Amino acid sequence: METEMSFLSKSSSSSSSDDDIELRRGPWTIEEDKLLVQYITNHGEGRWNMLAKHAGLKRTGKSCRLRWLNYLKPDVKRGNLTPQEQLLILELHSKLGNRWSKIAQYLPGRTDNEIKNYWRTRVQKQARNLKIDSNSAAFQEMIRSLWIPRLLQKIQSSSVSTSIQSSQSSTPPGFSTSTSSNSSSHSSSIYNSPNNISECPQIPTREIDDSDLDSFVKAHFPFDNSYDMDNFGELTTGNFDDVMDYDQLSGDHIKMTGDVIADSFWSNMDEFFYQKTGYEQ
DNA sequence: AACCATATCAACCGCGTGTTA
DNA sequence: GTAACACGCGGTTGATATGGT
Repeated sequence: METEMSFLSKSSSSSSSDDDIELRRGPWTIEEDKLLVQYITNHGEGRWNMLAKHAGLKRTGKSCRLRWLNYLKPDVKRGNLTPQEQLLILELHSKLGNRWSKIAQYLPGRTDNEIKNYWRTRVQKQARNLKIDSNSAAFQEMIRSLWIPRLLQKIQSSSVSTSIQSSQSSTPPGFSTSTSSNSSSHSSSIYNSPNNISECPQIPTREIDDSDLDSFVKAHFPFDNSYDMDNFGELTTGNFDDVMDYDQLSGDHIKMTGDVIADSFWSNMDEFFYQKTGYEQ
């Protein structure tokens, strides 16, 4: 184990030159963040090794890139994943596997690192507890038949509870009871029978490509493109602990997801698993 | 209050691929 | 064609936070 935790030597042995500086590692300081943000604001991103040097940062280019992309970049969302986002991750992972950066493309503002962490800490944990391989068909089926309907229920109930009685107003696009087909009001949405597996959103199975995924996401998760993205950035700046939601019609910011929904979802999930499987968590 | 176990997530590492000279 | 460099991805690690005893 290295005694010097926060530095590493950049070049092996050659004596003092610009290239022979000690590079910092570990958590970033506020000063380093400022330097990086300032430099990128003025000069743009890319050429990370050079950028690191010119910005006066004793960091590798890789480290700078990671810090920027995962934390400092203005459009990075913070806070817990919303049920909608969780749902999308589950669906996309079932089709794409561990292609985190690919999955992240469909969750604007979320990073591959964050999604990967979510999967490992939340989803794989459940698989471990159930002693099921998280890549197994059984676990996939568990997700599809139990978790996804459960998430859909959460989404629905949260939209109901936050929309106040204004009929169709704040139900996120895609989760509404088809505003276009006016009066007939009733449930043309595939989300209205969350316990019916066959009505869960399904990505086309074999040999999917980008356009398949695009149309899937647009059809079933339009909030990502319009509902969420347009409003989320500003909502999350300043308060990293709360995830806000946004009522598109009223323009109200609704504090509703974040810890409350995430926590209750997972505790309900544990309870739910126990009921279904008898496994104690 | 102190200790231990577990969860979380930022950051690092190795490697494959793309680009440039 | 190829060597050197840059970039990006996925897996892993480790520091810190949180919860339980």
